Amino acid sequence: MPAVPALTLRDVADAAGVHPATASRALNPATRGLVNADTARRVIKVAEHLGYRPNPIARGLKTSKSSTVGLVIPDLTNPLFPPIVRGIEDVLEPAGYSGLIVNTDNDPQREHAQIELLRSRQVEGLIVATALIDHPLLGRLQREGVPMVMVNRRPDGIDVPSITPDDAAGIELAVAHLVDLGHTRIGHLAGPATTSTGVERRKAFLNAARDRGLDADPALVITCESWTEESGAVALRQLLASRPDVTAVVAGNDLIALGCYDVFAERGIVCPRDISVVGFNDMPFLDKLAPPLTTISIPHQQIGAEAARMLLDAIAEPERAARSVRLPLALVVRGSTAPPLDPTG
Amino acid sequence: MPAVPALTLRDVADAAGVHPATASRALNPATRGLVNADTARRVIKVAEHLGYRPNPIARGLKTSKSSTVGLVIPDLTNPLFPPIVRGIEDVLEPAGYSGLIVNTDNDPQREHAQIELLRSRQVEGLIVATALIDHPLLGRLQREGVPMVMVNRRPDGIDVPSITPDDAAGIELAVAHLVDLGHTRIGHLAGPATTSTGVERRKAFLNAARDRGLDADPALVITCESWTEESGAVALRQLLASRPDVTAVVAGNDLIALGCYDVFAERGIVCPRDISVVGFNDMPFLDKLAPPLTTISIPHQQIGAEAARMLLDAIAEPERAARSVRLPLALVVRGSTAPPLDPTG
DNA sequence: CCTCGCACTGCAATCGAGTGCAGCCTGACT
DNA sequence: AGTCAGGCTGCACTCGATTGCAGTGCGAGG
Repeated sequence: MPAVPALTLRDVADAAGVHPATASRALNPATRGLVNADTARRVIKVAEHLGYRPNPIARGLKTSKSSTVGLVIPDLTNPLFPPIVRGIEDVLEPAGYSGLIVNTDNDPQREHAQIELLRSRQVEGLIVATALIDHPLLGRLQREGVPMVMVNRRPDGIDVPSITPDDAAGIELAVAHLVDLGHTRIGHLAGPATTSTGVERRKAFLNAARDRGLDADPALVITCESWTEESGAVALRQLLASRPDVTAVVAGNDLIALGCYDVFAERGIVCPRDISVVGFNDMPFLDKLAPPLTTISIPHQQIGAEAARMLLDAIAEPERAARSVRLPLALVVRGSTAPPLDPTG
Repeated sequence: MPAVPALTLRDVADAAGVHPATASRALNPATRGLVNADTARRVIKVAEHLGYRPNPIARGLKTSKSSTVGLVIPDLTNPLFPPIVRGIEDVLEPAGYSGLIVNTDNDPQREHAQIELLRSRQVEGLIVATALIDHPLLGRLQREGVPMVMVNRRPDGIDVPSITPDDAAGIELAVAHLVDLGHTRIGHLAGPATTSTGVERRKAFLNAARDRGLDADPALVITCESWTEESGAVALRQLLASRPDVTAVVAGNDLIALGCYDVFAERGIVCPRDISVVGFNDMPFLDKLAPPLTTISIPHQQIGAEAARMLLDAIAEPERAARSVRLPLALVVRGSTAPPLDPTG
């Protein structure tokens, strides 16, 4: 979209009475030392005055840097992601980078295509938020030396930096809360087994239940098809079918918990009187639900920001060892949890 | 992120035994006619076989086309935008375009900087979703011939294509619904006067109220500082202070309606028994609220898709006249509206 | 007074693809 | 046989910024 004269380095150089090469050096902090301080100052002043903005395309061609990173997420429409993306953009921008977002819909085919697309756009690195466990593609990229960091999931097998919430601690918090309330028959609606968060939380639930000597009936944990309300609803129906005596459920995430609300409505179950529910993620507006959902809160924006910072580091120093961080979580008690009707459990 | 050999046009040309220029022409459908059909086929085959992907940076440098468009939105975190963005991306992608998202936080300063940034990244067009009315910048861009389309707002003064929900019809729907229920003292919590949607909906409310002979006390319409829950809450408190007898309120959008919920909670007002509320936008999960919010539903994703299509058109044929579309809305009746306690109004 | 070194600046090539123009070759027509 | 047209192909330059290398000029030291 030219239309505007489209200022080039040459224009600045002419205006400052120097050669474009000199102007380039003067404008670039890294090479500024090579040019006379007065000249540099003059060039910079002229550049500012003219409102010169280097053309990143041209620069990218020569340096093969695009100042762009790829953001691979399942679906922007999932309320989990916007805050993360926002966190990412907020640190990318001051660093002169931009993020290219692609949605994979959790479809490996599509994901592959999208990542290819990003690569062909010369992104310098990838922030990957898809949660699929089996990931030959990522392994390959990793081996090819593509800088990347994962958010929200811990890849196994490959040594990639990741930023994840401390799932185990979160589930622990949820279970502890329910136990404190007096529950002993607690169900778990786990996320899909194809996602790392799904299996990690499931495992954490099992551990927590064992540690506290809760009812360990395998029928108490149901695995959902996907991270959606619908799946949550069918999972809860299934749970209720085999164990109508559950008094509380730990949902794999908030969406699944929302599915429970639907089942409550259709069966006249009163939450939290009849059954308590705790979610995971603390997506927006949960406090406006009926009842307000007790959940585990995740510092989404912070996760995004941290991920972006790590990616920039990795781009700057590709050699540095992968470092992974787990962010602490917090239990947010709202209205969907209460002591069980029958305190004997 | 090379790491991979990074195939160039030259490699393909060498492998096919032709000059890079010929390879370029063979690969480009538009110029393919200039080269012998057999040669073209051969080049194409070699390119595929090698897995050649043209470098968009280099191409962009020469053609000054980046295959990129800018998406200017206030805040991705606002649930209104993700579906729109998704709709946009879904049409951009098959067309070989990508979207660069920037958040302005409704700050003109920041918006200016962000748009400059987009321009320096050579975006070919802009989809602007910020709702500020006063917009010298957009006018200038328009004059400079930057293709753009606005979503969710009708710019006044400048002749830019736009995709907007039919605000007036939506408000009309809301008011009609409340009147049918028997309300006569209906308040309006308008969006900020600096936004076109704010003033349009306000005007529409006034018209609808007049047409139906409702109480036209100016105290019944309050203008919010911003499109947020907090502002909605303060506006409602203000409304209640001067007109404690209102039985229903039309909120400028869902967030403002949510702010009303907070005031209800703090004052023990029961919705919809004491006061009915209708929102605007139908953001996700409204059906899970207590009570589920009656609102006006907008085809977000469709808006995004339509906007992207129009922008692509505008890029392809800059001369074509600006065309604007208003998308129809629907009233979604849920639990936050009911007949007034005192049916005499 | 000459030479050497250093600080600075300019030249020209480069990144990868696109494109106007010139030139080649072949086939057809006179 | 000679000429011309037209179809293909290749050359070389361009886009805008970066960068290795070759100067230039100045001051200092011999």
